[in-house]
Amino acid sequence: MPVRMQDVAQRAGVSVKTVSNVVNGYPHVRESTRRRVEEAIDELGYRMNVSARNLRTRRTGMITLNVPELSLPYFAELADSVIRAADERGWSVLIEQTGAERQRELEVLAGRRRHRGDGVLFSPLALGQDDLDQFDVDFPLVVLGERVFGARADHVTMNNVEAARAATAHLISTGRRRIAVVGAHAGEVIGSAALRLAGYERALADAGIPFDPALVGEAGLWHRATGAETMGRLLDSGIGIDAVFALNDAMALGALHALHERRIDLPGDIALIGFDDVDDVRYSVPTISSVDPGRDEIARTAVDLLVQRIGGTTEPFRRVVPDARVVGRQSTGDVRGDGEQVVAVMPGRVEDTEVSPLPVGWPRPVG
Amino acid sequence: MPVRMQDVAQRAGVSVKTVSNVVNGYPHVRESTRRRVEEAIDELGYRMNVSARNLRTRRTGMITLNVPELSLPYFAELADSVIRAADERGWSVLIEQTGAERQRELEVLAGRRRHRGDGVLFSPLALGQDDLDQFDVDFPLVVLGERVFGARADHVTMNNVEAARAATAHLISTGRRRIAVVGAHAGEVIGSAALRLAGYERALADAGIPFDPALVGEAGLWHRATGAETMGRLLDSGIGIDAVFALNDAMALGALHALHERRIDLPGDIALIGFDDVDDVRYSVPTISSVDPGRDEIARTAVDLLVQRIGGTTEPFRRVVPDARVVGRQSTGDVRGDGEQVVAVMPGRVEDTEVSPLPVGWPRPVG
DNA sequence: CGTATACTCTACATCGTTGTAGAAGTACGG
DNA sequence: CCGTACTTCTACAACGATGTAGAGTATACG
Repeated sequence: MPVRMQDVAQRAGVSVKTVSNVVNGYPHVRESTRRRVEEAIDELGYRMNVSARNLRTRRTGMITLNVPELSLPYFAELADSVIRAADERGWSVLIEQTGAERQRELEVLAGRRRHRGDGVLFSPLALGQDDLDQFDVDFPLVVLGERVFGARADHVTMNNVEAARAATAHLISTGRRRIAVVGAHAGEVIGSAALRLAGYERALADAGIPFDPALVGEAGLWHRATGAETMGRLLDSGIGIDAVFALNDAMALGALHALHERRIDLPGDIALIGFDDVDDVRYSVPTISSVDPGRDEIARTAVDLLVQRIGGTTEPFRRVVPDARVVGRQSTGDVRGDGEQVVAVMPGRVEDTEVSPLPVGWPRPVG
Repeated sequence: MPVRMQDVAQRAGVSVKTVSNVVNGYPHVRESTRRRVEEAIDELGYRMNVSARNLRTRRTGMITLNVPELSLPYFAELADSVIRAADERGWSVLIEQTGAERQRELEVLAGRRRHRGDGVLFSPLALGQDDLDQFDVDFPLVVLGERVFGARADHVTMNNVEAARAATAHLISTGRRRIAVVGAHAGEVIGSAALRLAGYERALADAGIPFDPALVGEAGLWHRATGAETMGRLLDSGIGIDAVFALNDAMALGALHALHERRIDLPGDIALIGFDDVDDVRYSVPTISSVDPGRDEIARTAVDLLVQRIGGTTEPFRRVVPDARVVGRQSTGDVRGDGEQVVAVMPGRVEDTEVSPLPVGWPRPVG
């Protein structure tokens, strides 16, 4: 027996619509009327039935964020930023985890996974460029990350190649020549692993250092555990290494662990840099240099783009790359104490993509 | 121009309700009819309007999780577990961050913060026992943590006192006598800080070690940064310390950082144990012993309780405490390599609380 | 073969809000 | 004092699904 607007209206001696107007802040309501309605609301303890409003307005005020898992610090921090950005704009965030499983990620796009909400922020990890067609969906969608390019959707991504190049260049600038990579994905053409590896190779080329495949360590999932394993394998293989570029921070933390196990001194014997600039790397021992891809800006931009798209904008799809920074810390030397120092900045950019923004009958509620 | 059940019904030559029946898996539908309806659904690309269903059924299939912030590893992992548990049971999770701000936490209970969804999982951090009355809400609520006891709601908490006692006892068992605490909250009577400190004191008493207030370090927010600061203060104060009990893992990681800065050997000079058993402590250098409070079980239990309450159960409110474990790692010695070892188990329990479960007119949709 | 029982499906009201159209009241300029 | 424009409010019809009640068939059973 919930209290309805009807009940409030009766009590206040006005029509239902007037109650609605008061609740929604419609300006043309006499002050005395407004007060009477508000009193009735308080007296009855009325609260809006959101489902009814959602039905009527065809809007839910919610967006869905699909990430692999919140246990990965990068995605936890991303989710934090997204929720903040959404909250500031009056939106709520529903979070679903795909576990980086291909099947679940496909379901996100097929609309099979129940996604309530007016739009979807999607950070795929299992899908790839071959699945491009699947991204042609009939609900507002913003894609995050670098698994797929050219989708008919807004896309917020990182400056991977340039940032990886700058990170590698930073290692080279400290005199390193034998730079191992932790986290490569064999055969990948796009995707974070491939792009960051490409940046690495470019930096080597810039410096005239030959590329040695033996220095490239594979790691499937980018977790702390795989980082530790991969680092261990590289070290135990006996090749000479004087620096490590871990393709994300989780693996950098794992790599650090493996290095420490073998009593290798950082940054004396081996320098280390990661990617993502998660909070952890500021408190590890030693602190780890990393690439700050502009997480807050990624979140804000993604939410803005999605909200605009939900609003029915007809602008062409955008690809947005926030500014990125290489942050030097103890693991690459030259920084006193807990300090950190921005050693490079890669400016971001915004591009319109060529695909037409408006498939037939679009946008429509996600349902 | 969205596709409605009406359109599907027309195409399939059946009534709207039959389409509804097919969609909802109602068993008494002729196979041929079902097929026709499904074909019509595919042909028209029909997707259910969730808002309409929600209105009619007075259920949204969503629960709201209110946590301080996902950037804190414990809450990120908790959210991960909650989403998993909810997903297995067919529920979606809306996440809101309170930032541990009192005002926002009060809004959660006042229903002012728009909480869509059928019920609320709430992990307060700013509210305390004085706010008990606020927890008497008219929507399904499950409280997490130890800020408030005795609320008219189901409550899932940790075995704080016993677990802290066991953690401290573990340090004592390795021969430590001067055990510092990182993260106390002066004047707090309940709350994680007070309870864990009580467990610490009890363990000292058990071993006949006098309690020395100088060993107790305050820290407001339980972040890595505050852990590092507090540890630093304790060390710089010059009092003798041979072990540290950090009241959560984030502070343990910060403390580790401070210890390393001062070139103090773990566990040689000082042993360290944390609380929460987040993933990080398995990859820090050295790995950190911790208390595993049973996060997955907390999440599963909380979701189960909430779903039951949403279902309108009239059972008395429950207080549930999952099993907890003390996990020994390198930071307290005696563990080879990356290994870990359960050194104590505190059995959980389930209690009915005395408060009556059914305020007038309850439960009702959150609205 | 008649009646009871199950199966399959339909018609209609209903969930609680907001958009639309327009009625009544008020203010103001000419 | 009237016409015009604004303000304030109301009545009613949606939004798109599901619950209820019951109508027709098919099947089972004595």
